[in-house]
Amino acid sequence: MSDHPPFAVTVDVVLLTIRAGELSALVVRRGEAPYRGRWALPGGFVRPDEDLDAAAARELREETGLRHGFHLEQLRTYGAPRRDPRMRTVTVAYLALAPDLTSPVASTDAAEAEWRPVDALLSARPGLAFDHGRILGDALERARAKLEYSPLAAAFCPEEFTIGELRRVYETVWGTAIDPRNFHRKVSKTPGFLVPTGETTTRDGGRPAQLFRRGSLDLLNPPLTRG
Amino acid sequence: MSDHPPFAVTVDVVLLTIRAGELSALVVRRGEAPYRGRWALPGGFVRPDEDLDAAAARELREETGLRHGFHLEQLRTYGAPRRDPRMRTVTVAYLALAPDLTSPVASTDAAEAEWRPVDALLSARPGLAFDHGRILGDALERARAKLEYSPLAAAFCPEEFTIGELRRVYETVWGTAIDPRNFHRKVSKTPGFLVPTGETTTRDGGRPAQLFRRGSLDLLNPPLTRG
DNA sequence: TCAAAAGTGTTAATTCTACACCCATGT
DNA sequence: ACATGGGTGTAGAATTAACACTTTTGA
Repeated sequence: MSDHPPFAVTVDVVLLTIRAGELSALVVRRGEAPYRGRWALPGGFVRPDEDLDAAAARELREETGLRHGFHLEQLRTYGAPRRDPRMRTVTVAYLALAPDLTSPVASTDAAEAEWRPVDALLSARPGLAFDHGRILGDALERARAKLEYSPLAAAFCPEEFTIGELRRVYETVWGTAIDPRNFHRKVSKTPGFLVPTGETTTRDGGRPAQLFRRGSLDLLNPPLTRG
Repeated sequence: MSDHPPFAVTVDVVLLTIRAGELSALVVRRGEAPYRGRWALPGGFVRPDEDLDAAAARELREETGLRHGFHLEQLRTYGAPRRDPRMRTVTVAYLALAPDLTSPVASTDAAEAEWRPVDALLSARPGLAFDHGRILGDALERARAKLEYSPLAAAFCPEEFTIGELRRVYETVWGTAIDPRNFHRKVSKTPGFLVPTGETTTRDGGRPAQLFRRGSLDLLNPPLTRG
């Protein structure tokens, strides 16, 4: 009880978005051993004076330039003794959801980061570096589960979005079809979920659709420090 | 990205049970500074060659003698820079649920461990040592939420239990009254939840009640390593 | 015989689900 | 005009909630 062996502590971020109708994750190509050339989750060491949530937000910012408009939550911590062959490392994994970032892909980090469909990443052989395949699988499971009971899906949408766009998020993440009429009724009747902007758009074709913003009383960017 | 400052990594366990009609947690009295004399969650350092789940199970065993019949899951990881004034420590918190352990309270550990009602622990001033008050609060929230959509409540019951006893678990954890008739129908019609033993008991008074065991296809002791 | 808890039946309110139908735009 | 997606109405199914009522024990 008196020895405290040193560990390296890292954060890894599973950043999910929807691109071209596919649920995709941001991955980086590893340039050095181990797992050289394989895809890995973006992440890095927690700094000496940095909280875990702050470290995850920093990694996300370094890879994408994102400073706000995303959802970030702690997922789970992984610490199997030999998960990193170089040293004893414990990683705190985070789940992040963001809209399709076609504009601000400006990565300040040197590593080449790319979007890949989650399905492809999970089924590819060889898989992701380290235990990142399992982390990605857990993140996918969490994301799917949370859509059911939280207004989280709107985190995948741009600032202003239509109900049809929001529905396509659910359909993409779950891989199922949803009745557009019932979905419309359900979300538009949930108080505080959607805030109408008063504007309309025809970008999805057909009759003009109302534009909404995420409700302010939701779970997006929940207090990172809950006092 | 090339420095990896050393961290101490610990596990802390929130072990909940129901004693005398109150939701209670196992806490230990701290014998040394910091927070000398205050209640803390049982926990300790992760060993150099030990997985996180294994460390949590070991701590639980050392404090209670429990080897099986409990539920154990990772809760969340806490790593604020100055959460332990002695050194930079990251703790992986676990949530454990167990039946009332009147018999096997045999602690192999030296620290004096006691059961305390969760309400009292959360409202007492001064509160728990370190950030353990917040951890306990998060654990309570998780436990309440999981009762809603998982068969977890049975983890608080002894090996054989009646439906009324199971109902009292929900009523204690949530602090609400539940209609006994509807509750009976609901749980007895959920396939795989309860396994009838064929025995009955009158220990709760009134008409004899059927005894059940936890269904085997449930979430208790889920695979600690999910392959 | 009475209190207490187990267990069943019934009904009304509510919530899902499927689908008919109309609306307002671009082409 | 017509295809396309947006949006409303409605009827039946399924689920929930409230509560009357019977059963089987201990005291």
